[in-house]
Amino acid sequence: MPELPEVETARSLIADQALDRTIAGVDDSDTYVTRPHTPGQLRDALVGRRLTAVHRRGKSMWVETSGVEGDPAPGPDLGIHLGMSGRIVVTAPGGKATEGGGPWRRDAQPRKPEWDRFTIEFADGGRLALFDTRRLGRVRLDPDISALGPDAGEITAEEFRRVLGKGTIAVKARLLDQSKIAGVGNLLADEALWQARINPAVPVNSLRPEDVDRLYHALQAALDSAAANGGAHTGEVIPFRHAGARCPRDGAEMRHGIVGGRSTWWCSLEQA
DNA sequence: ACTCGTGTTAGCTG
DNA sequence: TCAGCTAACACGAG
Repeated sequence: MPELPEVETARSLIADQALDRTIAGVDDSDTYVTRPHTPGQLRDALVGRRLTAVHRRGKSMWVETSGVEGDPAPGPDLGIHLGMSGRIVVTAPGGKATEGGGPWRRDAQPRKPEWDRFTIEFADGGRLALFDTRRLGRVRLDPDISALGPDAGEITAEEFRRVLGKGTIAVKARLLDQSKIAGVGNLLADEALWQARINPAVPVNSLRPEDVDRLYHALQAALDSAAANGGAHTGEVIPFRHAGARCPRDGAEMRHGIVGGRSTWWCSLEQA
């Protein structure tokens, strides 16, 4: 579920609560989430270190680690991706848990312990966990982020124009391409295209310069709004992404289709 | 029982 | 090699 704004919430949670606490143990036994690492590999690399800084580009995070006693050289970076259903849960020494990155359905499900797919135990008794029902999140050492495009929240209008590029690919598919722009997910893409009144399926080479400009500003506004309101699911058109819904702007029927391989909703009138 | 999904990616095609 | 597409991954929710 997490898109850029939710991942930023998770990053900020780690920055505020998980840094400078000594790592005493690591549960990396879920080899699907930690692939291609083998069990114990992350534990051996992390125990005795502290998390020292946390970064994010798009939906990817990486955490720097300290040296160990006797070897001050920094340790490996710990890469974390929340996937479709991951959240970060940080527990204070006293046991109080705070979470970040999820679709805030509090109390929606019981917290099955096996949904903690990766856990760092701190020496102070607290912990950091990747909580992930669908298990599509990933944790790995020294992640390669070189394939990611510029962060969607930091890209300039000029870069955006260049990155949207040429070709016949649907504009929504291009928005979702993390190697071009990092951080836009399915909901943010639908929201930005709806705000900009652009049909998600039109080829990028059919967009006029003013369309691209409108899309850029709509995307920035959607990111700001999502950050301020708690996530991509708070977008204006998001509640109307279902059968029988009508566009909240003009009352026209909402259309549905698959664009860029993802479930897509658009206004039949203004995004025709 | 059965379909869907706020993400990523290996592998295929032209 | 590149642009673009599809299936697969895993599993809970509706």
